[in-house]
Amino acid sequence: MSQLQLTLPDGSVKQFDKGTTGLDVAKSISPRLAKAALAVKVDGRVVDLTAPINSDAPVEILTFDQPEGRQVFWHSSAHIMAQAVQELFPGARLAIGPAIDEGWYYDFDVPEPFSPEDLEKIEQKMAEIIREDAVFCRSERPRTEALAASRAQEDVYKAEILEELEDDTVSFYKHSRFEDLCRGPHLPRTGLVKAFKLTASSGAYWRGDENRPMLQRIYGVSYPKKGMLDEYLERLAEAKKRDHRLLGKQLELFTITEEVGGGLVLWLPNGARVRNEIENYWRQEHLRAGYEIVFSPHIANLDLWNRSGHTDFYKEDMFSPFEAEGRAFQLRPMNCPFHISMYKSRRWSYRDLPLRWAELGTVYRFERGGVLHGLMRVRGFTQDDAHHFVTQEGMEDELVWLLDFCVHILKAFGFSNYDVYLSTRPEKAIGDPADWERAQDGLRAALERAGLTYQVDEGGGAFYGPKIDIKIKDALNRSWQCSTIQFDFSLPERFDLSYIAADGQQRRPFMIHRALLGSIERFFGVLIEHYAGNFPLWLAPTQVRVLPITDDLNEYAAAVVERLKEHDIRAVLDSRSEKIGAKIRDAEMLKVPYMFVVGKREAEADSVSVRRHSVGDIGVKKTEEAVRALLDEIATKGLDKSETNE
RNA sequence: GCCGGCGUAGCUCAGAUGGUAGAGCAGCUGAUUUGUAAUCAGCAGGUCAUCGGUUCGAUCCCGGUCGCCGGCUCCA
Repeated sequence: MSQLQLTLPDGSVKQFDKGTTGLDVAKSISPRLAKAALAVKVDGRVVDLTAPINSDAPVEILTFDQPEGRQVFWHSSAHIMAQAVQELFPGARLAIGPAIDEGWYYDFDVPEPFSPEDLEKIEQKMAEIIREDAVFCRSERPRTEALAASRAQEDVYKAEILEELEDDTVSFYKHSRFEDLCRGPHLPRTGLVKAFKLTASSGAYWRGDENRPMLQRIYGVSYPKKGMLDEYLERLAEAKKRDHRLLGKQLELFTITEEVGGGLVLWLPNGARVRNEIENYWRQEHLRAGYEIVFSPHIANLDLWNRSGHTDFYKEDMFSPFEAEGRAFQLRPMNCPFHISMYKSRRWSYRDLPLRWAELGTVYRFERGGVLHGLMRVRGFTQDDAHHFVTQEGMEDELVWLLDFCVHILKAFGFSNYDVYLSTRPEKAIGDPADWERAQDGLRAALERAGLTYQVDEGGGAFYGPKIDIKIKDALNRSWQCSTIQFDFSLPERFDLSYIAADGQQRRPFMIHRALLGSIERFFGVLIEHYAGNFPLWLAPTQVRVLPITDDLNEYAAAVVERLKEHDIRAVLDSRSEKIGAKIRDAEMLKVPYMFVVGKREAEADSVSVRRHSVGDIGVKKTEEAVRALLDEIATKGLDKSETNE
């Protein structure tokens, strides 16, 4: 029998017989690995553990620790669920059932939506199938044969998938009494699924198209160990506790009322204080960095939006125009046409560029009722927008500079982990494809010079140009898209912008749109969830609560509050006739960072007893010293000195 | 917008086979003067989302509408 040379991830090369399998390889390494093995990656392709390997290749045994291993695990779990559904609901037609980031779903065509009781029954049935420890078997047959069979069974969704596949041969996977069209790979046996839970069910359109039939989707998660499921459920519970809508109510940060309208945010005083801090910092840093801050109105002539192309390319996201004195007006969905109009208010020389104009611009976008979500998805929001007008030669340097500035701002808010994406030309786009290519190359070069690793999102660009998106990771490692840097060669063209170059010729500037925090509303929502409502001192709505032990200390406590206020520290006096325990409890529940407890002893020594939120009593300090410590923490934003870059 | 679930006091939630409702917290008043996560008492607070139907009678059953929640979709 001929031999194979397989390269393991650690670089070592091992000899195997031709036709060996991933499982054999795993066994040869260690029994533990053989037990944990879910699939194997051969030469970059993920295949079944039982698939024969016939040529020399790098191989990697996949377990639940690798993303690809998890995907296989969850996909097999989806098959198990599909079997359970088909056995409990005969006649249920299968659509698709992929693995997703955390778990899987499967879409079914059934006459009635699934009820919570149905899900319980399905879970029980799945447990039976898992106990069978059935083996997953792959088989192949000609596509035409499979298509004829699905048509005969009126298996319309599988038939549609088969029609679109290009291969002559298609694969099926069978376990227990269930078989499904599937590319695979799959787990060796159903018994590997040790813990699972069906987490949700909902309607979902076939192929995400609202003109096609609505199917019923069931979501689930599964794990090779019971403890991992518990951890996952705990993480869900933690996310629920951090929900910005809940904390927004508890901490009286913001409200959204039926009376005012869905997706329109009312910033209550506490939330408004945080917003002010965010905006003050933002303004300060922008001015320091060479931006000018501008203002523009919330509506404009409809003609402006015709010229910018928004009425063609952005219509479904805009509120309908309205009329006054026979002219049509449009509520603004973006700020760019205003900044462009400002640019045209005079002539510019190449010496003036780059121009950096920023605005906290409130825009209004029409979002369908069903998609509104707290602060994360709203109809009116304020972008921390800016437009850079740049010479073509200066473009790349400007992008590199901007990426650096962006990272600096995000860091100040406690975000230093992010994923970077380069989004390219979408189907619906304006402009010459050659310009797109050039712009995409420029962005790519800037990313590389800035030393950022990035992924490419094909077709994810804006209609007017390619873009770089930075998605920050929060404390629960969830991703949020906030920053976006978008290239635009279309608007300068449409509005006939120019500058005078060194040779005296008129040239067309390039334009960059950018938002760093994205929308202040959404960013605030992300901050709330990231910090679980425990804002760092510099952002906290109330920074200190001064708590007198008895009423006769109110006067001293009020004087302490005054001293704090003199230093612009947001301090509040709790002068209620309550026991100190009650005052502390209330301050703790409001997540106020510091409590200054003052009694007779403190009053006599011009001092305060400092208590830190969720930490406890940290001792008595001279008032002067306590104030200085607060000011220091505010100035450094609670970050290490090395991180503040000040 | 579509599918499903939900809508009772400011908040969190009970409630009855259909006979028009309760608790805790918050609020107000009073007493209490307290040393690091809840002092006590009293008062007040509701067209039971809304409109219609069934019924002697609807907050409860049925239907429409609005809103919220979970998805689909889209994105900042």
